[in-house]
Amino acid sequence: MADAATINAIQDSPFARKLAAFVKLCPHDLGVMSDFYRQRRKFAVGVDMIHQGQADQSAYVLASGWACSYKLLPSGTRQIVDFQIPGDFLGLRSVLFRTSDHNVEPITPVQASVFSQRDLLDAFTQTPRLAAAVLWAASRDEAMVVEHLIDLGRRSAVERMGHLLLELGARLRLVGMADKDGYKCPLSQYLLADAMGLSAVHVNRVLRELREEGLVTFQRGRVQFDDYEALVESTNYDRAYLDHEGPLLK
Amino acid sequence: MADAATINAIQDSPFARKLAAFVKLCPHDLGVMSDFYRQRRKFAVGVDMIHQGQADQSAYVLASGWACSYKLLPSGTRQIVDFQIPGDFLGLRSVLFRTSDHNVEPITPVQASVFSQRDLLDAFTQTPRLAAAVLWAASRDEAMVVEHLIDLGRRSAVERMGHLLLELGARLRLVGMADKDGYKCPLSQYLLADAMGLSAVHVNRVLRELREEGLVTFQRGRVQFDDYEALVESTNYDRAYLDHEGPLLK
DNA sequence: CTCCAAGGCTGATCTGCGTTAGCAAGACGC
DNA sequence: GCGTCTTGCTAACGCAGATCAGCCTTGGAG
Repeated sequence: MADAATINAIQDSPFARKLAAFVKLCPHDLGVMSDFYRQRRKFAVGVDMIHQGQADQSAYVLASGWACSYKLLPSGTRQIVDFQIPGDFLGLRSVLFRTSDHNVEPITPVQASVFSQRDLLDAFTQTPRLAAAVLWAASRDEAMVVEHLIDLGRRSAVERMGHLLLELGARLRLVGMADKDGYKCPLSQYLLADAMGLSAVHVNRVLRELREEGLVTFQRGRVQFDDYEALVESTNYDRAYLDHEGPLLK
Repeated sequence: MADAATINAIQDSPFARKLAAFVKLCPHDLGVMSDFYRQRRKFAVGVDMIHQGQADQSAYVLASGWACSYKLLPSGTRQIVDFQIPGDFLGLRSVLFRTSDHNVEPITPVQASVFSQRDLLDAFTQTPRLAAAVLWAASRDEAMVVEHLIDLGRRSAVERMGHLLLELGARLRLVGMADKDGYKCPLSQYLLADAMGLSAVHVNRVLRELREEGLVTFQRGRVQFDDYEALVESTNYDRAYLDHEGPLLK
């Protein structure tokens, strides 16, 4: 079990901040969580942390930096499933299956804590509250994937783009990396294209359109909401699924 | 706890068959599962079982019939996220959040067993093996959603269609409702369109194309694989993510 | 200070799929 | 036995977004 100073440090971490938005965490829970902070590793940009089709992969909690999970297609193109920011799990699904079904790649230099299937199940038996929190986090991830699926299936390029930028804003705010005005964002137009199922060329046109309409400006690594309400309006953004008010389990 | 006859009946149910493909279930596990078979309800075609945006929804295990989960968009169109067949969960995510983020609608007359958040967490404390099985089932569902997302983002209409028909085949086989040749399928071309992010007109064109190339025939409520291998080949179907060989936990 | 690779940006042309419109064939109520 | 609803099917036309091709800016390496 960890000492008081460690517990304080953990409490301020993106991971704990995120889980605390769902389940109120007591010192005991935080102590168990400290195990998830032991083995920290660094990863360089563009070198896969998790490989599609390989067995016995580890999972991680992202401590700093951005990453993305994606699948490669035989045609050589790829589809980015989701972006990960500090506090997010990487490859949670790949520890449950024999082999991972996707890749994870750092977008910026990344620091992450490793954990195994064992660690996870041990933690669950020690504190069911933490189990609930993790299950909730996994469900939130799935809800985001579903929303992303709706984007690709039924929304126009402009709606998709607005949606992605708004969603990232909401997620970053939860871990203290954004305010209502905007946030720093290391995503290139190529990455955006692979995430939205568009070509990079079209991403560029869509960003210009959003800028010229005075809704958002994404330039020089920063997303700036010029008219937040109008953006929410014109992209039909449903704020309900991420903007939850206070923890469910007190 | 249930008697021997009940346990036998449960063992043959689609739900138990599916979970057994992942975790070997002992009589004790099956006994705990019997709670999930108590309150069985019937639902008529087209009447929502779970409503988007409503709080305190129940979840279900589908006992017989087909259903689909979907989201409605302001424009009036909808996107089907996934189809559900016997043995599948309905609305598992909606019991974890305050409000459901999607709808579930029966496609055929449906029988399903209700359970609450309580029931689920109680079962978990009684048998961790069952918890592992449920977590796996949820992860498999998420893996299917991810695969579906790839379809919409980066695959052509023909590939998507082939993919969907193959995936449904693999899932139905697991619960004994299909063989290698094909299966009965109650989906209309409108439902297929809403699932694949296409128009019904284009679904028709794609089905014709697949038929004329001698790959699959979908007519009069039956999917018939005319050349399974060629279909797998030409749609780049990755069979790894569903065709698992034997339980992981013995 | 120069070179060069990455990323941003734009115009011209092509195409897969949507949209609209309509016919035909069961299935069902009355 | 007659309308009406649903589902399957087809053709003509239009558009969102892909593809191709190329130029401009930036920033880091040497």
